[in-house]
Amino acid sequence: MSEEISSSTKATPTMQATPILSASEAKDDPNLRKNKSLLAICKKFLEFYPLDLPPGTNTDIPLEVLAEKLNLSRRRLYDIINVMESLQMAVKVTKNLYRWYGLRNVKKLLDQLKQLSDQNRLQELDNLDPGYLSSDLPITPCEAESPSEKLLQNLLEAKTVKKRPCLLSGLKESPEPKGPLTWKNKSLGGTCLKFLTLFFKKETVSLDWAGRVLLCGEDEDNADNKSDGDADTTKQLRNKIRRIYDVANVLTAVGLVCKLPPKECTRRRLFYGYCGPVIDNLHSGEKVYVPSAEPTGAGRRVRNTLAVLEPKSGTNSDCKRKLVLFSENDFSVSKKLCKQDLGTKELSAFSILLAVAEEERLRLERAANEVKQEKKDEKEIDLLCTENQLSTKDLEYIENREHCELEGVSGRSALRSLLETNQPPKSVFADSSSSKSGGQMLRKGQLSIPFRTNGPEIMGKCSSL
DNA sequence: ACGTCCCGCCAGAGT
DNA sequence: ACTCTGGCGGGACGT
Repeated sequence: MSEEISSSTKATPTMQATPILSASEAKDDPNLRKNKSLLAICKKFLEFYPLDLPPGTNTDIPLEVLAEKLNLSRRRLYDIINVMESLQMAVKVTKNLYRWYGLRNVKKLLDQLKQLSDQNRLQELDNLDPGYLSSDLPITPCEAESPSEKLLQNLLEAKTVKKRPCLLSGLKESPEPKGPLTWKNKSLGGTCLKFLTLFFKKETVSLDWAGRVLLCGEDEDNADNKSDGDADTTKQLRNKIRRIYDVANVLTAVGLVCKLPPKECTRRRLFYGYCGPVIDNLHSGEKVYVPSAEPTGAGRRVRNTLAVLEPKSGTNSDCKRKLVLFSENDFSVSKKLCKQDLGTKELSAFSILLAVAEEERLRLERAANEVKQEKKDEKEIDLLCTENQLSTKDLEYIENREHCELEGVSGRSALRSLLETNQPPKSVFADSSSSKSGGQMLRKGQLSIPFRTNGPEIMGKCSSL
């Protein structure tokens, strides 16, 4: 059975001639590259396995069935599952079977990672048995919440499944440091965790920089300065970045990171920001990126919103995110600043970035309000013109003169001031090229609103000045 | 041209 | 011998 499915899913879906599709059809067309991206298939995966699985509930993930459901090759599922597994969102139960936990363990995992990062102990992980962490960091990926959890533990202990040392896992006595998920090795899971730890150092991470760091060890400070070196190093870097793309796409689907607005980042480099759960020890004022509900365009670029933690009250976990009104469109920060300061030391650079962004936001907000007010005025004045059959030229004339007013008119400030001046209109019309004498150009019966003057009130209509 | 990342080869581990 | 797993890099795609 499993062989049948396995072989069928193993076979790559053939490239059929793609018929011409409408936009809506194209959206679901499985042959379209963008619909085959890890991000897209990961989202489909999450339709079957929700992130917020209630505690105590477990869901099994039979790989071959899922591959069939999603119309995927198993190979792609492994990419996703490996990342999920490193995040302790899923655990392997047996061949072709994983158990789904959703996000329930992720915050703890990140807290641990953050803790280690704060203690500068991440480097140590390269040289340690992964089981090392279990004693002082008691988190487990699958805390025995139910008998089935215990069963799972037992299964693991009994080695009925291939035992996989799990980073930060707390899976007791992982006896096989050579296992596939050590910190040091090149697994997608290890890459995933390492990538995430970079967000403890910088708020925004370019894949290029991440690749260099992951390739050169944990030497973040010097990663930027490292030259590309020989062709071999370049090749390695390219491959590392490829893997980080894989990881980043899964993390994006899961909602832990998100792509940043592309236009402000250096050159064509893609930057990611952290947008996962608030991590303990994250100080108030630190920022996380919160992706807006819907990605734009083809899904390759995500509109983002910048969120700032409100001042801490009580425990760290009391920190709440407060959305600030940033969107991709008004997120305008100088490239220079971005280049120079973005993510240098701790948070200082980002604080600068935030300040600049905030300033820009306020400026745009003011501009938007002005435009809004102007539009409102325009509307009122248009209405006024319609009601009184005033031409644009009439209005210009009136606005530019202090000597007349329009009674009962509100809206444009110039007109309001005119209302207060109580000046004779004849001086207005005296300048009119089409007017021979003050007020005479007002045609009889044309004015439906009274022009009050110092002199006698003239009833008429101001037109075609 | 170059960033992005899909695809599947193939090797190692497990059965 | 066969399957499962997943590192890896060629090269297609998108901008």
